[in-house]
Amino acid sequence: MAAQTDTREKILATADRLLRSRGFNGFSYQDISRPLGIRNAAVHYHFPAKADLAVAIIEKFRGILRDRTAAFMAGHGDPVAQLEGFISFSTTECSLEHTMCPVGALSADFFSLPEPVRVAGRRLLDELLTWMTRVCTEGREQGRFRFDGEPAAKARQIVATLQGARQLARVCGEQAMHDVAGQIRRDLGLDPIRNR
Amino acid sequence: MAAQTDTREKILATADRLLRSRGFNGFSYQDISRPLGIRNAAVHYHFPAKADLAVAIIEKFRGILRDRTAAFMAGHGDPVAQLEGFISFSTTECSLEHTMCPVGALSADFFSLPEPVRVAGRRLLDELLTWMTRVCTEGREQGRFRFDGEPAAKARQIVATLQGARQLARVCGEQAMHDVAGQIRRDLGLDPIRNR
DNA sequence: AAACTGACTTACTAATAAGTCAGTCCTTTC
DNA sequence: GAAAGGACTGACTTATTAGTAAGTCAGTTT
Repeated sequence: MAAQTDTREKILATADRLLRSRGFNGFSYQDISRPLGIRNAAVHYHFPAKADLAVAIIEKFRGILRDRTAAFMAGHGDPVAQLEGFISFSTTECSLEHTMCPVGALSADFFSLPEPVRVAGRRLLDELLTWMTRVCTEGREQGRFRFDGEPAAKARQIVATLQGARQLARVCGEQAMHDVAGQIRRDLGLDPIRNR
Repeated sequence: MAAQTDTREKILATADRLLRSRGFNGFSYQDISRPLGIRNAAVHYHFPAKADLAVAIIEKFRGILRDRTAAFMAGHGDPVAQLEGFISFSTTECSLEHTMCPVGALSADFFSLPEPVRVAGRRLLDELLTWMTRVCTEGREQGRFRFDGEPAAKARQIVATLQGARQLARVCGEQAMHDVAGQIRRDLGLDPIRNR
């Protein structure tokens, strides 16, 4: 049973890497089964359709994100630390082997995706934006962030920027990611020392 | 001869829309030939491989971009007008029917792309970043833009932000694009009246 | 009039795609 | 030790993929 659950997790991990580095239409069941030494049908056993696989990946990511942001949503977070945590998450963990976050990976293929995948993607993004909006609101209220305009717009901008930077970095090199992260900090009036 | 050239242009236009709305792996030769009422092989006649099609689309876009930025690169451009022009291009023309710019469309699929396509994508992005860096440099020198840090980093950030916003807007609605564009202006100290 | 060219079509291939299903192995439970 | 169920495998199907080879045919050149 341990070994069997293992297979499911291995499939999920492999598909996660593939989806987030090549997009939804850029990998096949074979790309998952072959390196794991299992059959195509085994993947279908755990995830009947490709959409199920994508939804599971998105939901898992949403769980990870939720864990990370829980402290802040519970009201005990320092906005600067939260933002730094998210930037760090975006630039390192979330970017292993040049992968993107699931939203970034799916948004290019978005209009060719099965409906349930689109719904899951929207859910993830909404949750992320809600959280980021709160970080921006409280960050400014507490005098830690400096920006004009609505917190919701600033939040969208930060998320868009990190997503775009992740993709730019795939094309023109990793330094772009760090440059952009530094610039986000500068714009908010934070000390940009972390700019690698 | 006019009608024949027409076919090639129609193929290019159709493929352009498909590539930029569904990604490189999200459309097939059939998706091009069927609506045009021609055969698959006719597409192959004009563009032997799918990579040739993608490269042609990127190069065409690069030409459009070059036309738009030529005045500035020649030294007769107002930085604010140039930036506004690019933002407007990004939010409207370049976004018709929820399409992305080719770099955005390709970056998600990037590591599954044929080498020539990757090279063309890099070329387009480099050119765009070079131009945007100059706009940022001169904009600040002329006291029109307000930002800290290197112009090259600011340029990367602006391009990343617009690309990310375009993709976010596909997932969570067009308003995100306008919110983000407004925020870019505010961060630069520009009057954000154009925020739709 | 003959040869040639550009722009196709018809008819194909080999590979790969997602997905199905009957059967088998292994473990746990009664 | 028999039954049951979860976790697969083997052997498919059907559809689609990018790409090719050979032929057609109107128009242009020689």
